[in-house]
Order: sequence, then structure tokens, then C-alpha cells
Amino acid sequence: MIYMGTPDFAVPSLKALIDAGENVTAVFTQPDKPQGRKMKLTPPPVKVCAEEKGIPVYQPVSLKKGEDARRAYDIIKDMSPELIVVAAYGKILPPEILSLPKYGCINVHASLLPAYRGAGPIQWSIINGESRTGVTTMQMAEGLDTGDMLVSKAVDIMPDETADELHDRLSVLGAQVLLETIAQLKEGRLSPVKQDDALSSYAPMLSKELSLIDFSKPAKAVHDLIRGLSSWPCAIAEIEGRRLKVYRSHLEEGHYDLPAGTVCDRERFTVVCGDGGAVTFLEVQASGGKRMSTADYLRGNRL
RNA sequence: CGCGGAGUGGAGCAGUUCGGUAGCUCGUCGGGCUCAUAACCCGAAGGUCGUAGGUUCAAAUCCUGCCUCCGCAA
Repeated sequence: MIYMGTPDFAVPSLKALIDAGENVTAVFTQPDKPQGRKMKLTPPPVKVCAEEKGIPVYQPVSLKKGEDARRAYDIIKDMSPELIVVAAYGKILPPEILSLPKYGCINVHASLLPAYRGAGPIQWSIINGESRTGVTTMQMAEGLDTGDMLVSKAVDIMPDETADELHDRLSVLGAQVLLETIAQLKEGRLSPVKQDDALSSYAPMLSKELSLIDFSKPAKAVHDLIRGLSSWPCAIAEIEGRRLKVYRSHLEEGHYDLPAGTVCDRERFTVVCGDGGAVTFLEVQASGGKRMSTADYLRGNRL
């Protein structure tokens, strides 16, 4: 089989396949990107993992058009894989590739479909204050995360859990669901279920425009935004003329009769929100500084 | 050469503009007070100011090279 994936989320699934003895003959992943401050070329995590395992890696710029796409198509066709497994690859697979493998393409998606289709299901489920999410595998179709559902598992979202933490949990769960899916496939007892488009929702990629915290919103919404954006792109608080990234917060219970955005506890860094509730910052980062606990921050920066 | 910020006792910061005694909050250790405490009072230890060189009577501070970390960008 062929594996396609790019970021950290896709690594546990790849490892699980290898550990389960599956014959992963090739890995497709995004090209190395000029990241970092000196435009350092950084290989995606899946590439690093694949190379450690000695699996050939391919990094076409596009699968849709151009010379790269044609070459990629030929490579896949020559391998005549029985199955392609896709997890957070970051590219749309054209129909001619979807239909190449005998068993088609299976995708691992970090939500309970049909909710939260798209690139940011983990973060959006937290930002929207969901208490439950999960992982779903699907038989890939042409639309964006619209394929028939195969296997899914649900988990609770903890009240203070951040997107980073949920991401790590779901990436492990994703590997389990994937193995279960393949087991069922081998036994011929997969039962694809069509998605109900009427119940679907879309979780777009995150951007920095979401970062600035609007303290006129309810405290719960502010807390959920901070959790959901951590650690990237990260929520930003503008308080008394200073800009701080907020990585982690705590939802206070009392009611505060103060204007939204007011700091009501200067020793713990608690800020009043629009509904009279409040959130306490637990982990922040000042510009030029590094990420640290609020206690550390307040030692050198007085409010 | 993509742009910018930062490196000062264990932690977080000030001091750098305009060179001249190493400072703040906290932690640690010792003592005191207290039924008691993360509280309060007194005291102490702990820093080649990232690194290498230069200018100078004198450099944390000015100049140059290098290392490391962080933000933007993804």
C-alpha cells in the first residue's frame, strides 16, 4: 500500500501500519518547505519518519497538473497498490488516482463526520465549545471529506484541553481507527455509511485573523478560543497597551461587575469578559520572549 | 544574504540612550514570630552581564565577528 500524509498528526498512523506489518511501499508527502528564520528547508514529520523506516519518499508539488503530477501518477500506477491510506496529506487527490487502487483510498479524519470537514477539525471543535469529538475513516470520494464513513471512534474533550493536547490524543486514536478499518477491510466486513450532508459543517484552516481576543464575548467563548488556537496560531490578548500570546487559561466561576477587558486580579492575571465572567491566563508569551507561566511573567512584568 | 526582538545569580525582568559601586520581584538557605501556614519580620549565599576580539584610565553599556533563543513569515 501507499501512504500519504504530512504533519505530526499523520505520523502515528504511518508507524502503526509499519508496526502491524503492512507493506508500505511508498510515502507521499508535501515538499520540504522553507521554514524557519533563515529560510531553512524543513522536511515534514512524515518524511522524517518514512526515511527512518527506509521507505521511499515522494514529494510532488502537485497531483493535479503539470509534469510532477504526471510523474506521480505513473509512479503510483507502476506500483499498482491495493490501497492508498491518506492522513492530513494537504493535497486534493484527483479522481484518476482515487480510482487506481483495488480498494480505493482511505482517509483518516480528526472529527466525527459529517461534522467538521476540512483542514482544522480539531481546533474548531474546541473553539466552538464541543464536549465530544473523535476520528472517522472514510472511503475517499471527490468532494472535500465527503466520502462514505467506515469506522469512527468518539472521545470526550476535556474542559481545559488545548488543541495541541487534543491533537496528540486524536493522532493516536486515528492510528487505532485506521488499523481497525484495515482489519475490517481484510475480513470483508466494512459497512460504508453515507454522510448526511444536511448535518455537515466545515472547519477551515486557521489563520492569524482569529487570534485577537474579543473580551466582549462570553468568558467561555474566550476560554475556548484560547484553547483552540494553542499553540498555533495562538490567541492574542491586548491588555492595557501590551500584546500577549495566551497559550492556556482557566475559566473563573464568579460574576464580575466590571467592563469587559478589565484586569480584575492583578496577581493572577484575571480578565473580565462580556458576560461578567472572567478568564485567568495561565501561560503567556511576550513579544521577543519565550513561552512561560503567568507566575514567571508577572515576576518581571508588573501589571 | 527575507524582516524584527532577545541573551544580566536558580526563575522572570530593570540597568545600555549619555561608559564610572550589580539592581528589582520571586525562589533557595539560616534565624525569628506563630497553634499553624504558600503569611509576616531579620539575615545570608549565589552573577566570567551568551561568546571572542577591539576602543578606553575604565565596558553589562560603544564597535566588530560568532553562537543560541524567540516573533513575523509558513
